[in-house]
Amino acid sequence: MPPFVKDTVTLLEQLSQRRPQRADAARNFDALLTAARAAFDELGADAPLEDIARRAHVGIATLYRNFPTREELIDAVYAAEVDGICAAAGEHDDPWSELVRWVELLVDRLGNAQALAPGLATSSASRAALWAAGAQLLARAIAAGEVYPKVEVDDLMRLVVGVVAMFATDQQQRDRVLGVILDGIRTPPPPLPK
Amino acid sequence: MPPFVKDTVTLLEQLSQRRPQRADAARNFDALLTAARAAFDELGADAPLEDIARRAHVGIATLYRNFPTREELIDAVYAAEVDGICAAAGEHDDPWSELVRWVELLVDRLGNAQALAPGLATSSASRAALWAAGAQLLARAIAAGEVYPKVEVDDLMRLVVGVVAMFATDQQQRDRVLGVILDGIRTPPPPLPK
DNA sequence: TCTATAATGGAGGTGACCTCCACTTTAGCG
DNA sequence: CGCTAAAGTGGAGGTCACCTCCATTATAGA
Repeated sequence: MPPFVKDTVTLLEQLSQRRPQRADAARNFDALLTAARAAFDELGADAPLEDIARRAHVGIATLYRNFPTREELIDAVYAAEVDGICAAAGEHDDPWSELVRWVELLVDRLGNAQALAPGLATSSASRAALWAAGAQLLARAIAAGEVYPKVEVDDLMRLVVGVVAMFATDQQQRDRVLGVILDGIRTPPPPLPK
Repeated sequence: MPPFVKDTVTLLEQLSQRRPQRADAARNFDALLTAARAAFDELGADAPLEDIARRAHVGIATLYRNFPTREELIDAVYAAEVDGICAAAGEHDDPWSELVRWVELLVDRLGNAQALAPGLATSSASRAALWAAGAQLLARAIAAGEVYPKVEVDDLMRLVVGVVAMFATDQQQRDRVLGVILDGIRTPPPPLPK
């Protein structure tokens, strides 16, 4: 592993640190994550926490002990997905098409993790990880002169996340709007030399 | 007044229809609107309704009788603002700069009516009025070849409203992002004839 | 097996939503 | 002016979600 990645700890690793030691507690921890994912899929990001505890056959206090805020629960549930998205921020193509490819992948994956999108507006572990991944790609695209330098990571990421949340229902519209945004950040091509 | 505007009833007019006849009831109606505006300014769009009723020295049932949903209350509170914004969708400049001017005005006004923005995502009277105003300007800009024809009113309006909601705090960032979007919908200029 | 300690769960306080209906106020008529 | 039908009122109380507290229970390790 190259040295510059040394300090990149995946969210999944962070999560396993928080998993309790004792056998019964660890079982509850896992049951909560499973139940939460089901509830989020079914009822969206604001599924009642007491409902989740009930599905996990666990008291509400146990849920709160493991995940003091709803935010943390959501981060935990989607840790694997987020790690996956971040890992997909590679450097294979040229900077512009790599950026486009990744943003499309991001939008697509977030489409399945609906419950994640709303929370990304505010700070969270998932947000930090995704922003960092986006930052790399954006920096390269800017360095290559493909994107206006005034565009900041936060601009792009919030726009993309906002689009997922706002245009969740109609995929065609979502892609059209995404096209508008990508078109908006891209510099015009240089005139051909005569 | 030109005939094609005949069926344009302002939101304010619609509201006055709903104002009760009896003197005491009319007073309560007004007090509720005043209290609601204050509460929205202070606490945002999800200010407790019971708080609003209390400020208006009115029972909670009276609030619900006049405004069965929070949505309707918000629409009522901001009816004048929305009418104003719609009326500003004129046709003075050339289509593109008129569109830009109006969108900027819209964003600016919505900035003051923070509580309005979130609700515009779902259907409401305000939404309908603003969308109609936007539709006119967008259609003209498309007809003039200044905007890609694939862009739909709903795309543009939701983006703009989304930006107001998502970038409420940092005005500089908000304007930057708005620039990206406007840049994204605009067609490239035709090459100069040699 | 025993015990120190980690973990549990659900009762109960808080605050918001909304409905229901016994009561109060008003408009307008004689 | 006084009366009354009809319009309007308010707040008690049911529902639901959030979150905390702590007496009780289960586990790990000696």
